[in-house]
Amino acid sequence: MVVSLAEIRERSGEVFMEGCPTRVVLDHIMSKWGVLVLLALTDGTRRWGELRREVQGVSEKMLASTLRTLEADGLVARTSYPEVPPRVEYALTPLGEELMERMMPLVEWVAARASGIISR
Amino acid sequence: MVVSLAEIRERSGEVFMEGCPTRVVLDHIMSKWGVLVLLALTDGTRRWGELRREVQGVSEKMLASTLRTLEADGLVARTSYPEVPPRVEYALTPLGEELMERMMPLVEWVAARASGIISR
DNA sequence: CGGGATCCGCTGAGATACTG
DNA sequence: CAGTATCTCAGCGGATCCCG
Repeated sequence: MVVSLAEIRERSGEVFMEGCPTRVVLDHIMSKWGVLVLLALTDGTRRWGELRREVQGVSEKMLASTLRTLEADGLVARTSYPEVPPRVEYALTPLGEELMERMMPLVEWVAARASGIISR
Repeated sequence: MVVSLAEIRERSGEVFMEGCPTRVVLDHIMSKWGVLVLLALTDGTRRWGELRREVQGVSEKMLASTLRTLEADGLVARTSYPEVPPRVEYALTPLGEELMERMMPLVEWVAARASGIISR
């Protein structure tokens, strides 16, 4: 099924209203660290420390708050194991995987074009 | 051509490095107002005042700076007509349209899921 | 009409230190 | 190891004034 940009846009027209729930979720997943964390998790389950290292430049505070937001949105699942030392694992939920299937082509395109865009 | 998530991710792996150009562009287009402005322009050319009204909640300052950034990135074209009163029009460049072809499915998916996600 | 320039208050990002 | 608490400061948003 082929859908024109105009058709798609019409269906998402509500995005332009203030307080629209779509804007809220959009702000979560399109946030600076949100994308990178989700991207890291597309590759599989990650521990806190792994994410901290893999997503270079993220502060502990932002990583914590990003993960909490994405978990509340039902996109990321948090599993903590009652061990010593403590171990906590993060993974995409099915919903999160659905999302990333749509986000990856975008990221891939940007990654391919970015150097050219920036160099001007 | 079908590409697995793992393959795509491998090609965009550099995103995780600090200072990666992809991160910069990503920050521009995934910014709160960046998405909404680009979204408004997918529907066609817009004048300043139209954007101001259509993208509810954006301040003049943020609209100006968002448009300037997107123009510098080569995603949005600005055309000013030497008339009285002045008229300025913004539109997507071919590059911008390529981008939006990848961004729309994502936005549409979020728009469809958002209410459910937020209500928890 | 379509902005640019400036000041200013406030939020939220980032670094650092500390804890279960 | 996996966070929380605290502090600081940059950046966003608002208001205002101005110009082409």
